[in-house]
Amino acid sequence: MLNRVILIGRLTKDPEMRYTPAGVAVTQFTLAVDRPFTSGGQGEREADFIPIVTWRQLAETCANYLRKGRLTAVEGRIQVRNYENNEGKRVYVTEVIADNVRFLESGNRDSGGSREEGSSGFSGGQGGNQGGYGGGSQGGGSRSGGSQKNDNRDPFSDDGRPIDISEDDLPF
Amino acid sequence: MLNRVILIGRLTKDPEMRYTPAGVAVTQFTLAVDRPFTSGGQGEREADFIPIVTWRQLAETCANYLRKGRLTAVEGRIQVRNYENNEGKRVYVTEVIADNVRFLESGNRDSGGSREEGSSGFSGGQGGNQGGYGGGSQGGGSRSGGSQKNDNRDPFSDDGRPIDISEDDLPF
Amino acid sequence: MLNRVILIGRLTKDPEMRYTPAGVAVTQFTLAVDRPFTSGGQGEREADFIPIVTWRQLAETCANYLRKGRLTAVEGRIQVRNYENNEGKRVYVTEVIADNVRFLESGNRDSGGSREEGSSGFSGGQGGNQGGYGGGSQGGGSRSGGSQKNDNRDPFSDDGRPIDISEDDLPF
Amino acid sequence: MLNRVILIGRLTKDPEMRYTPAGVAVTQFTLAVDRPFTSGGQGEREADFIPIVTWRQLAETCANYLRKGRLTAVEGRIQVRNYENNEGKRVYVTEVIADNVRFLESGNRDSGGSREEGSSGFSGGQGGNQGGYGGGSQGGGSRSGGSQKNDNRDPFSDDGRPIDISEDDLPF
DNA sequence: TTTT
DNA sequence: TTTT
Repeated sequence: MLNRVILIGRLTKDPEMRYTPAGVAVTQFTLAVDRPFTSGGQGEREADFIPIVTWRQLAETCANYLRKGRLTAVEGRIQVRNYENNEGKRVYVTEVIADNVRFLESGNRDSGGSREEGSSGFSGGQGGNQGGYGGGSQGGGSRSGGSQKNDNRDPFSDDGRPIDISEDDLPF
Repeated sequence: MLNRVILIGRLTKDPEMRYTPAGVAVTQFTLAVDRPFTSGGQGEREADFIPIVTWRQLAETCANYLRKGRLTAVEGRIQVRNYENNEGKRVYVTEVIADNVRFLESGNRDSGGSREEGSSGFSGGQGGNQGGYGGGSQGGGSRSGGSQKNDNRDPFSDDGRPIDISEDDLPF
Repeated sequence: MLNRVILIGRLTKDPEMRYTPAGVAVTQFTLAVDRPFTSGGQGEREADFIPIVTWRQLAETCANYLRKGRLTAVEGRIQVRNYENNEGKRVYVTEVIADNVRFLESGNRDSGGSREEGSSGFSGGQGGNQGGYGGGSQGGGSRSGGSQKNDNRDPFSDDGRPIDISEDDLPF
Repeated sequence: MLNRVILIGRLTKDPEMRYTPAGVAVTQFTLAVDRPFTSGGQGEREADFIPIVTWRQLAETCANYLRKGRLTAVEGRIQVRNYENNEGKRVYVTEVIADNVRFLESGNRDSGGSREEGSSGFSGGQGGNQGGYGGGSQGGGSRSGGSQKNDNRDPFSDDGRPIDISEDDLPF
């Protein structure tokens, strides 16, 4: 009926982009979101590590501009998939399917030489001291593809089986 | 950068639908949302009365299915318009531009004879024991029009001035 | 940094309440949330089944007033726990820790005789034709306990190990 | 029933803190939130200017650490106040009462010498490459005061009338 | 101007 | 009255 999630956190690693057999871009990353309280006796702050999935144009933008450690806002919905693993046991996977991603930090902090930034490919434009735009489906006509009928499978399941999406299944 | 509102409340009156000169449907209603606490000494609960605006297909669905008193969930963004009134003073208007509306109560409570239901026209389908659907842009390809470039004017300003929206301004 | 979830859906079963060894009430239920689109060829609508956890006073209210099938709004945060299962494999559990629950349907639909309503115990007050209140921490001083330092364990792990929460760990 | 707002934007000015006669801190600022689309012909991006109000401890933290231009996340609820102005006309004021504020940018960008930063006093700790914390009532026991019974008056109405809050009205 |  |  209604399913809305908003998160702000940092990428635990660089995002990973793949393509489905039908050529649809899908990017996955994990957001570390600090909990709003400290636990245990010595006040260490814990975090939740929440897997994010984006599709199509937004996936490509995320792959291009997001990097490990970047502060990022994500808007989307919770999705629970389940599949049978190789021992015949049903496994549940919970992910946030994002339809709006905001880059709260740009890539050009000081210099571009940071070895942690990896093969960035980031080249300003929406960086600098302005919060960058990662697309998003709130606005007008952009079909962001965050909530498509094919987003219920695991694009990262390297289990040998091909992903059986035909062109007909795709919403464009 | 990010602007997300989620409300659950009850309509204070039946919704009002109009059309812009260009033929775009726009519906307005007010949601009474009880505050999460009681105030004053005798524990009376107050409410906020929040104006909602919907556009296009969603506007028509809301006009058809929503009625005074109905419990309703709204998702959207806050918008602040301002205009100069007839005394030359700037007036600020804050509204929630909805892109997703959920009908949490159907029209067919017991009988259809309730005099408070007005000229309902509602006839089940999404009522009953299922929360109804009011459209919404979260899902796939529906361009809900909740966030269009023309939603910054007051479709209800009956001040004599014609609404100057040309066809070119409209996002479809 | 920021972690906010809002869901509207229906309970898949009656809620289950337990107490931790320290006497803290904790209630678990699953919300079926219809997806905003249809999938497959024949347009069947799928749902996500999202586990919800509530603590303390809110847990007791939920156990008392929620029942299978009821339309319910939940506000909270995503939490990802992980533990090692009996085969030494790390298992990840994702839940929504609710700090605000709204009962969008009361128990007294027509008669009280519905066999599906179970041993309800619900007796109006916040029911009827008003959306009921399930507590919630937005408002004033109520310490809802939805986000406590002990909410990172599985209160339903019936794995023989006692839950090792000492009174000192509890936030009250 | 449910009233939740999440915003990310930039302060249009330094925040302003006052105290009620009863000594309660209240801070006001305006967030400029870019719209998710461009309007007009030449693609200029507009913004909504949304007034934010915070109370008590959160008010003091905001006054200390927020400055004009800073990227900031705000969580809260929409509140609509109304009062009669000096011409006897009823005026409606819509604000977001924040109960959680996240500082997405610290004050120590490069040097501390920026004249626009004002008399900051902010000196890292939660700045740098970590998103800072502005309190927030999501977590455990902190009574943030964002949603108190006295938040329905305008702490900034310099209209000569004293604010009539007695100590008894205050929630602490 | 307000809903239940 | 507005931020970047």
